[in-house]
Amino acid sequence: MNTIDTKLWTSENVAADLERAVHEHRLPPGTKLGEDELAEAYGISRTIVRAALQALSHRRLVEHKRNRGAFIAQPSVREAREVFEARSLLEPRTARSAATRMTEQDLDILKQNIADEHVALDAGENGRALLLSGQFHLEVARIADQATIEDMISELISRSSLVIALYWRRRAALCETQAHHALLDAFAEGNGDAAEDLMKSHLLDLVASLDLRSVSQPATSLREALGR
Amino acid sequence: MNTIDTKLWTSENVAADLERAVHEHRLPPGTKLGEDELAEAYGISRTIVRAALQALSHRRLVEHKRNRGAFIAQPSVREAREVFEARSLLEPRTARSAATRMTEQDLDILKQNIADEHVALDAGENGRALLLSGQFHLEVARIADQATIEDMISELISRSSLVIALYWRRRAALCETQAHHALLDAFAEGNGDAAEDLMKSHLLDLVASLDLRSVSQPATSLREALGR
DNA sequence: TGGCGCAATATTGTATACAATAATGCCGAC
DNA sequence: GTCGGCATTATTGTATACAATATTGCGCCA
Repeated sequence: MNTIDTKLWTSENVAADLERAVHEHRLPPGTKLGEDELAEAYGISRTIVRAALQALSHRRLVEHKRNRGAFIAQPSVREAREVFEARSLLEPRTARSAATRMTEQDLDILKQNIADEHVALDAGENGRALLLSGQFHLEVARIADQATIEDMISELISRSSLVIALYWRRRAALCETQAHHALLDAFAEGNGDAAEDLMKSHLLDLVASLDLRSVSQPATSLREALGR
Repeated sequence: MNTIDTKLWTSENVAADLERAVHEHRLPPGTKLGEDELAEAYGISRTIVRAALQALSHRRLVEHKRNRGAFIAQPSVREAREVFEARSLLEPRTARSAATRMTEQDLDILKQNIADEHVALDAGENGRALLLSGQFHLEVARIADQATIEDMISELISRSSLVIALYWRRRAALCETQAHHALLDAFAEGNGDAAEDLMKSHLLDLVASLDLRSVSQPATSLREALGR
């Protein structure tokens, strides 16, 4: 962190900062999040750090191991499937709803998002591209104007970042913006049916681009890889 | 609490204990949850209490007001609708899935739940009946074997308890067990289509039994009822 | 008498001290 | 030389002390 930090680091800020780092794949799954280390980095006490870690733990981005500390979560293959199963229940219908509520301003935001993602991809900033890709989905949820569902999708998108970090199979890089562009067209037409279908397909494509053969577990570290 | 408490009150235990109290309508929306008060009641320090309150806050069962303390949440009419909208996206499909995975043992559990709810209703234990009713839905989610979705439904059920506490309109008491019984039949037949439809109708009935005319806000306490 | 402001009080927010636990390294015994 | 146990160290878990803030009550003044 900066030595001169004018920002006030509340637990929410710290949690958001860490979550962003997860989104951008700067904090890979399994990373140890030492309390003292973070406290010093942000210039706050462990109390705030612990609150932030608890918040992330509730969002399943962080796993707590008793007396061992907090770690960036490593979703299992099982959990990876579940996250996308949940998204497939929520997001298509949400996209349909968004299509009927879409304003010109909303469309501009989504267009800008896609453009930004293109720029990031061209610049090789994959982390940023991934963040923007998630933000597209989140923006759709926001437009649907269902805060409760939006919160759920928000958490699922974050967890998806971890899943992608663990199970993304190389190749097929820019299919993302294609799918988002198709969705944008449906939104522009106010075509709810199309938006729902496109979102459903998009999510299926995402899962298909993952390597979820349970053999190649992450097994980053240690004893639990051996089951003891 | 008991003066002699052999139980170890971790923050999770405390949170679960409070959540149960919310379910059973022993803690009505708006109730102030003083940290010192809870700490003394459970015989622990404020540290644990705060962790528990944070957990409940993340589940939207508790609202934190800066420098004012924690209160049992009072979902707005808007939020009430959103909660049931979310449930209607998740639970019908989950019920379908549960129908195809249902075992004899699962059926027994659900039967027992309905029976227990009947007993509670006959005994006039409305809080317990409500708790059991929620558990029925949660059990269905468990049977569907999608832990991620189950967690979401669990939170939504808890929040529904608050909604019911605030907006339940008297009359129509025991329609609950009827709907659950119909679902049970569908489960017994392994009829996913019927289960999905029944769950959808059941949730619509639940919303219909609420008084969600935005005028009659709860406005339990004070200044924010007047917007300042 | 009513309103304003200050002081007292209570409660939450934060930091820190201490306890408990697990990991690590050392040393001795076989 | 290797294994087992003990001591050391590091890290998290919990309690508590202190600071910050909001509320409440009192008293002064118009």
